[in-house]
Amino acid sequence: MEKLSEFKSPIPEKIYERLEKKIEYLMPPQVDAVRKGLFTSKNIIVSAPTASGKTLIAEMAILNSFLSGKKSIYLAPLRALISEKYEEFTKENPDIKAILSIGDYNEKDYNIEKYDVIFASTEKFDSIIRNSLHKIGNIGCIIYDEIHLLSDIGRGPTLEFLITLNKLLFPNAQIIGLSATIGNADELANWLKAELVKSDFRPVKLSKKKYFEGELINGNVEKLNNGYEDPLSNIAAWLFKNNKQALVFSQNKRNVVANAKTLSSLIGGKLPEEDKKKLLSVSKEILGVLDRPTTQCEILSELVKNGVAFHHAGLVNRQRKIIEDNFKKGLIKFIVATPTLAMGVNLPANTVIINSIRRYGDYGMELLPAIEIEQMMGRAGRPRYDKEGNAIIVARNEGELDIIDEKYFSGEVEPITSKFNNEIAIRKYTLNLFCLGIYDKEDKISDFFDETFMHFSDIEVYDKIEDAVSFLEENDFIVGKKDKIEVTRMGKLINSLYIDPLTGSLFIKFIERIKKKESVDEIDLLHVLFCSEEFRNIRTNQKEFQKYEEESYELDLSADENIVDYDRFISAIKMAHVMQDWISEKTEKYMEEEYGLLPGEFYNILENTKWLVYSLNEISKVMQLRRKDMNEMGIRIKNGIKAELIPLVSVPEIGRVRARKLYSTGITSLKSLKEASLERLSSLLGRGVAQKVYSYLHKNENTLLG
DNA sequence: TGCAGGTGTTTTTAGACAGCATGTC
DNA sequence: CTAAAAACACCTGCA
Repeated sequence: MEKLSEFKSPIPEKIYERLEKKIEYLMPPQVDAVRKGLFTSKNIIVSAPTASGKTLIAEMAILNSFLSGKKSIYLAPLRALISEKYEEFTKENPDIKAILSIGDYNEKDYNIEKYDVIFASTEKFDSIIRNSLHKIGNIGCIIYDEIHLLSDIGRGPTLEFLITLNKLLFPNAQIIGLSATIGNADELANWLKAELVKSDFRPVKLSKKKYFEGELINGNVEKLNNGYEDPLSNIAAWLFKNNKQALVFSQNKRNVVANAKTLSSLIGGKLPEEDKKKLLSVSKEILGVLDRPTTQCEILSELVKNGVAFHHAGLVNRQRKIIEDNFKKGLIKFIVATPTLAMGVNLPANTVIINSIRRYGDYGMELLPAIEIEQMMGRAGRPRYDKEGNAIIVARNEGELDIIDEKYFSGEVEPITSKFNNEIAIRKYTLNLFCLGIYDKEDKISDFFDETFMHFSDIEVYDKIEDAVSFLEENDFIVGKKDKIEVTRMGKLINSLYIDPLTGSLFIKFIERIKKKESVDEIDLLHVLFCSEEFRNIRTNQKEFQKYEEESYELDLSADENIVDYDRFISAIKMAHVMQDWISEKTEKYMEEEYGLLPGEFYNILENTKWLVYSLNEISKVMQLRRKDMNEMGIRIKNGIKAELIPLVSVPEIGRVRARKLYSTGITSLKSLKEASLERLSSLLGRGVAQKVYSYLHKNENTLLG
């Protein structure tokens, strides 16, 4: 740590004034970044642990670019993370105009050109470039937070594409890449012609321990004797006795819940009355998140009464937030989580327990990569509260003791590698490159790929580019005219919808087929959505698979079975039923019981479905097919309603529940809603909502009269 | 026959970004 | 190149 006042000269005065208000010292990575040219617009890659001050480096770069009259872009992989950074930034810099731009949320203002800083997800910014490149303006710096995600098999290529494209579009923009500790940060820095800031600095000391057969090993050995055979119980009892909170990482959702149950019965009876009382209201809050609580909601709310929670993707975001907040407040003592929490928002804890170093993968139970363990351990130690953080890794056998030392405690972390070398990514981005109009020939496209990290790592994909171009040509997304390639109207549409071109072709073939039919079956229409590449992760168990396989013989499905692989074709039938039930106004509780879909999982699927049904509809418009049921499907999915409620949900404040309530009392149309008295509406919807609805429906009248 | 308890076999397994245009319960 | 735990099905022994 070095005094901020030592840096009066490299830091521009106006920025110094801002910093002075909140900090006294600069942390080592920050010092290093400043010395290596943060303020002289040098590109910088920072490879350092969680909480080592990377965010401030980003902030300084943003301020610097702002002062020189240029815009900044902050990009990160998770919506929750981006919102967090956005809120932090706007709170501290209210005079700088910032906009949060992520998929499920958008400022009312679409004029991004008016803003100085854009906080966006990688995908959203990619989409902004596709749809409104002209609005972006003069960019001073681009920040890539969690840049090690380049190595992610699913989303890495998007990031890699975007970085490469940005280098081309904004050659003068300063690049700031913030990464977890990785093995080959120098390579990454070389690729981006950046200065490397490498550090293992942590603001709170971290003590790494192994646990095996009742012993806590960290150089010396400490016996834990709490009368529990099970490692987790033994450790947790010891922590609880010492009044410490912990984050527990387990290998899958089932174990996460089971472990939470164990811990809850362990400490439930020993909580102080005062805490119990407060926890009771937290528990109620959790139960109240959904209109009709599911079994999962009930279990979670029950456990929270005892100061324990589980945390995974099956939870609704609102519930996750409640848990995180109450852990920060100290009310919840233990959170048992899947890796969601390790990469997500900032939630430090005194102690982190890694209950298992294995997770199911392609080859059975695989050892977790060191980078993930590092991220989990990085959560240990709360700045300002703890003098030292504790990370405890549980070894299941003697062999694992050695693995922990060699793989996780040695300090060596895997290098990141490009995952761009796959046909889906290349197909998608080849089309995008043609759409951008920077390239109009096939061989030029490979010029672009020459600038990627993949090429930097000596991987060539000429064959795949060729395949992609022929695919795009065959499907009439592009046409070769004379010496150059042009994108068709359909090609442009597919690109701006942000869907895989293969999905585009699936949808086009579907529409061609149903054009010949009298009417479309609801299941048929929904089925094709789930056949798309975008639903890569849907799965059914064996029993279900058999059931839907049999059903498939009876259905007349229009999705092209040559494009979709068989497993997905069948699994998609299940999902079509899920969605059909949703638009028959079934509840989340029903989804959990009937299909084993947890609320969080269901909402993820729903979000995807909304996007794809919109896309299907847009494509059908271009193909001159307008069918009422197809048009209505979007509204029905968005709201989860039967067709009869469509008029009612067009009114603000009215969704599936209120619309159904109105409908069942005879208010079945906009006309009858308008005729209803304010008193009657109040008794159905409550005073506040009724007032809004009433004035919405009658405002035009008044203006006519007035 | 009914049932507890044991034994072998089968099944399952993390996460979460994107369109568009404004407000759910 | 590599798994583990729960759920389920079946079996046995006993009252």
